[in-house]
Amino acid sequence: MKINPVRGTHDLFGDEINKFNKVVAEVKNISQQFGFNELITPIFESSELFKKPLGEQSDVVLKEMYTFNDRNEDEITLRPEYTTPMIRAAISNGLLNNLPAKFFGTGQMFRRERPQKGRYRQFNQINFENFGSDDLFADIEIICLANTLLKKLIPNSKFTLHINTLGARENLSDYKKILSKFFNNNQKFLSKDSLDKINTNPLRILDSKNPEDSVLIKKSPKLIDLTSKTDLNNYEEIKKSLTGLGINIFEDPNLVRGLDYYCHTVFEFKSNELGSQDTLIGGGRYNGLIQTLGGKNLPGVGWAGGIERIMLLMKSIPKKQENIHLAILDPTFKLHAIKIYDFLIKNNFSVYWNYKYNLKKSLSFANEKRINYLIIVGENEKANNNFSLKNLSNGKQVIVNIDNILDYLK
RNA sequence: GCGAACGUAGCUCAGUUGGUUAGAGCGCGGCCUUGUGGUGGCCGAUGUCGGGGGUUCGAAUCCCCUCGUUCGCCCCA
Repeated sequence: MKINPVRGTHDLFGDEINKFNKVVAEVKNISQQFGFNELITPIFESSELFKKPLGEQSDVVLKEMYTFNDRNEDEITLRPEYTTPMIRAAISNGLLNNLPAKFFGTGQMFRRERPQKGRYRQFNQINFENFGSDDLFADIEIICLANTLLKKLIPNSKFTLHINTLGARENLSDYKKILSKFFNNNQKFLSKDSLDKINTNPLRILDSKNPEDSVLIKKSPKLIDLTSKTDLNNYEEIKKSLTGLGINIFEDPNLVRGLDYYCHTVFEFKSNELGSQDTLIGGGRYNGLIQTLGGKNLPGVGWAGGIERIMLLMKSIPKKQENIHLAILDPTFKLHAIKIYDFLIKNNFSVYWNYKYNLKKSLSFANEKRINYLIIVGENEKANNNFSLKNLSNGKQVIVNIDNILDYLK
């Protein structure tokens, strides 16, 4: 019986796990620098946590969630995103009393989509969320954090910050109505896919890649005309600050996000080295969401990053090698060998033996793995209660014992 | 969910218009060499040709179904 991994899921090992661990380590580093605290939430939640905030008509809710009934008929969903669970956890545990409340987390998300490069059914996200502040500094800070992280992890890749403002939540709902009306009056100029979105999610027509739609999109009412002067000034200030930080920005008035809760600043870090799934990090402001989930009326801003997508752009990371290799020449010398093995481990060296009683093989092995030292345990060594230590880079060999071996190892 | 390409050894891939026992390189194991190095030489094992069904005297090769991967759409991280 051979059982394969479920479609869209992967096992992590070798170079991939090294990359994965590096991402997580760097995330923890940077979170410390920017003053964010770790918050880990369960893999599954009540389905209702996701349905309304993400949008009843969004694709994620409509066809991508892994939802099932528990034995007592509670409806459970494997989390498809991390922002709403984090808010839920912050509310559940009274973490919103000291503001701003800055949290981050990494973990698996689940969406039932067609797998593709950079798109998997179980995938890992990094999330940074800042609850409770309307200050533009929060927007700038969290985008700067994202940029810093990407620069650290993929210094040789080019990525661009796409940015837009959706304006205040009230303007946005007005704008959706105006857009629906406009598209309804011009149905014959729209592609089939876009027609389906007129009433459910007209914003998404704006970022359609279909050339059929491009003429009409150009003529469509502009969100910017509904946005207040204050909001536009704020947006300008954010862009100016980011440019001042040396971040490459691309202003994209058609950038909208797929989840319903966004307003004001929205952004995506994109790479052109990834193909179709090219967004490394996406996020924005979500004023009103915390209240929707039963908390106080607090603003918030945050982003999510795809760990697998970042890993696709990372160079391979060499495994840290053991620095000492054993060569045990006969099974009867094992008891003698284990003494030095144990001693070296206790002194923080890493020691390896490949279970082969053959000096030549041990040398070849150590060479191939670029191990610095070889300890030979043979008949003479056992008889005299010592060991032969060979420095593989210069070929010099000395007789040592447990009392003085540390003098010869650097 | 839609469209297309692909799937042969642990890895990268050959495999002619269907024809005996399915190949190469790398890697792996053994020996040359029973206590000293990266080479070198000789031998060896690789396998449900993704899976199932069909056509045929005969299928890795043709047809159908299915699973998976990749690319595009869609969606998004």
